[in-house]
This record gives sequence, structure tokens and C-alpha cells, in this order.
Amino acid sequence: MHIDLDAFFASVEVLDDPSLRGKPVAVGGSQGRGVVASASYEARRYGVRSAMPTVVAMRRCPELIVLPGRFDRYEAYSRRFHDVIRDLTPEFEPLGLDEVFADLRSLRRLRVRPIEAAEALRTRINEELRLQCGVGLGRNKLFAKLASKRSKPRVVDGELVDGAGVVWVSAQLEAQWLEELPVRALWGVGPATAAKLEKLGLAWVRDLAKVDEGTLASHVGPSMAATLSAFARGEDNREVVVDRVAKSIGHDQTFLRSLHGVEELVDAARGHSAIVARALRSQDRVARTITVIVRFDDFTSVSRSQTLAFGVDDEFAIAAIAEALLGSVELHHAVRLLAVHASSFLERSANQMQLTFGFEQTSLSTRGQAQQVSRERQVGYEALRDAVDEVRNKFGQAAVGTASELGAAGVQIATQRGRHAFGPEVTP
DNA sequence: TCTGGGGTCCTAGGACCC
DNA sequence: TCTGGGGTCCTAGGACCC
Repeated sequence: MHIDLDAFFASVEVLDDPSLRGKPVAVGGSQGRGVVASASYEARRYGVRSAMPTVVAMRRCPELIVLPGRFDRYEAYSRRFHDVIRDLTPEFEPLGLDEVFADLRSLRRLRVRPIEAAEALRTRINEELRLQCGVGLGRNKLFAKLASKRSKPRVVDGELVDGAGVVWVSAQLEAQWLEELPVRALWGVGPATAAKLEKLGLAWVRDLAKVDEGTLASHVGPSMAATLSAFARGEDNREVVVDRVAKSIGHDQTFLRSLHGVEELVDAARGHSAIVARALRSQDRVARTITVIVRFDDFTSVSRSQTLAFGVDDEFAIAAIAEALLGSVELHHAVRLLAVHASSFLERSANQMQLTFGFEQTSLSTRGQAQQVSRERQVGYEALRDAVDEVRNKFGQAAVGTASELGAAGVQIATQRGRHAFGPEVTP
């Protein structure tokens, strides 16, 4: 079973502000370089779509209401969504905040009928969460996902047409879809792969079934070839994976105005590092690999990464590594995006060594050789940092922070009542 | 019209070990 | 004197998903 919430972010915004109901609403970046993350069906009638630049969306629909997005709210709704699924079965796998795959095989002996379970689920999601959703039932992930897509409302000639809500894929329907769907409809086939297949004269799923896997592999690689050949036969052996654990954590930011020079980048990287470090600590994990990604104004990107022998979860340590990595990037253009990612996780308790205070003076040429830091000083620092984490968890991210995260403009403390600014002469 | 931010997975080359 | 094959790990880049 695949369940997909309709226009999720936009729908949550409408629930929280009923005056938006019936209006074209989009969630996404409203400023210069933003894109649409989610659009209400009213907005879709104008041709507004996810991933569309907001300026384009505004052109198509001048009265579009663009909201910045409140991910805490979406996460809260997502948890409630998962709670409802969990009542049916614990065997489910979320994909992002608004979709899940559920494995219904173990429900057979309980004599739960999939169609009835799907209908009941839809009713509960509608009544308890006040959200709409589509449900697909199929023999594997491939068909379940295609089915949930078919179950949804859609825009035809600018008019909204209701979906069936639940779609079950019969053997006949399987055959029909394999016959009539374009390759682009398949999971894993995006613009690049579709273009390659197009060149081979393979525009339809039925075409894939005729070409041998080896030929396919020489054009799209062995893994993709195997997947596509299987899909073309209606086969998909992907399991529903319960309790997937993240393999990387990162923070990407596209700047309103592009950055110039390594100093501006290093400044920005401090903020990124703090966000990544906080996420790491909240999950009691440390990362051995730190990656920076730089995207230039011409949209080319470069990445640099370094793997250490031990893990880090400290903003200063991560920022120091990021800074060294950024130093090896040739800045031939202005930079529109900077990302800092952490991967190769270890449990915090399994970590051999912690790298924290004082690392910023360490030359990275020593590659993983931590500067000797007095144990006392390190323990004191970690206690301080953990206390800061606690304050933030209780009172919000803006409650307390370091000056370096805020940049050269000085220390600013945001409160719910107002904003107090202190000049750069203040010593934090 | 001009391209987000959170992720996953794959590929290819190189270093290194046995 | 020149060179194998199996394997792991790391780095960089790219495609894709929501």
C-alpha cells in the first residue's frame, strides 16, 4: 500500500488559516531564488507545480499566495499521519513527510481486506487530520505507487477532477499500465535517464521489455538496467524497510545574493556547521566524513570531502574542517549555494575520540591528529555546549547562540517580543 | 521562466592491502 | 624484470526522489 497526502504543506497552511481556503496557495521560497514546494489544487489550476520557480508561478497566477513554510508544523502533522498508519500496521516506511509504503502481507491472517483497510485509513486521515490523501494497492512498490498517483484528484483543462481515492491494481490493470505508460512514469527515471532512453528509441515501458539488459546496461549502468528490465516485466523486489536510519545529515542554502570570496563562504559555513552539529547531537551520533558543496552562478557544482579516523559532532570542529575544504576550491565564479554535509556515522558512545574546543587552530595537514587539549577544558566545553542545546530545545533556537554564528554584524538576540541588537564591540 | 532543501543511491577512479 | 586478482575504503560527480 502506498499512501500520499494531497498538497501536504499547502493543505496544512489552509488548516491553520481557514481564510486561505479556496484560494491559490503555495509553500516555497517567495524571494528571488525560491521554488514552489507544494501547491494547493486551486493553484494547480493555473499551472503552478512543485519545483517551479516562484517567479514563474507568480506569472502564471498573479494572485498566488506564497507562504514561507513552517516545517515544525508539517512534522507534527506527519507524526500524526504515521500514528494513524501504525494503528493498522507497524510495517511501514515513510518517504519524506507526506508518503508511506506499508506492507500488508502480515495482515492476511487477520483477515484484513486491503481495500477496506485503505478506505478506513482515508476516512480516519480525513476526519482526524482533516487532510485528503490517495491510496494505491498493488503487488509491489512499483504498482502501489503508480496506483496512489492515479487515485488523486487532477487538473484537466483547468478544471479539477476528483480522484477515486483508493486504487487497487488488478492483473489486468498491471498489464494495461505496462503497455501504455511512458518510461518517465517509472520510479528512478528522471529527465536525464528519459533522454538517454529516448535516444535508444525507448519511450514506453513496453519498449523496455523488448531490449536486453546488457544493451541497456551499457547506456544507463548495470544497476539502473536491472531495475528497468524488472519494472518492464512488472517486477519489483524492493522491500518495505521499517525504521530506516539516516546515512547523512546536511544543510544547504541558496543565498539571496551570491557570495564572493572564500571569507564570505567560511562565514556562512560556520552557520551551516552549527545546524549540522546540532542535528548530529540530537541523534547522539558523530560523523567521520564532512563534505562541502559549492554551487556557482553558472550552476556548476564542486564538492570536497574529508573522512577522519574518528567522529565529530561539534560546530567548531565541523566548521574548521569545512573551512579547510573550502580553501581547496577554486572560486572562479560567484557562489549561489553552499552546503555542509555530515556522513559515515558512528554512535556517539562508540566514538574513539572527540574533537571539540581548540580544533580551530589545528592545521588539517595533520589529517585527523587532534591537537592536545586538556581533558578538563574539553569536558567543561562539552558541558557548556550541552547546556546550550538544552536551552534551545526548551526556548527555541534563537534563545541563545554564539557570536560567530551571527557573523560580523554583531550580536543579535531575537526574542518573541522584539529584536535587540548589540554592536560588534560586545564580547560574547 | 530560471532553477530549494531534505535526503538516497550509483559510478568511476585511485590508493592500499593481501 | 615486470606484473595479477580479490577486496576495502575514500573522493568526486551525477541522477533521482519528495
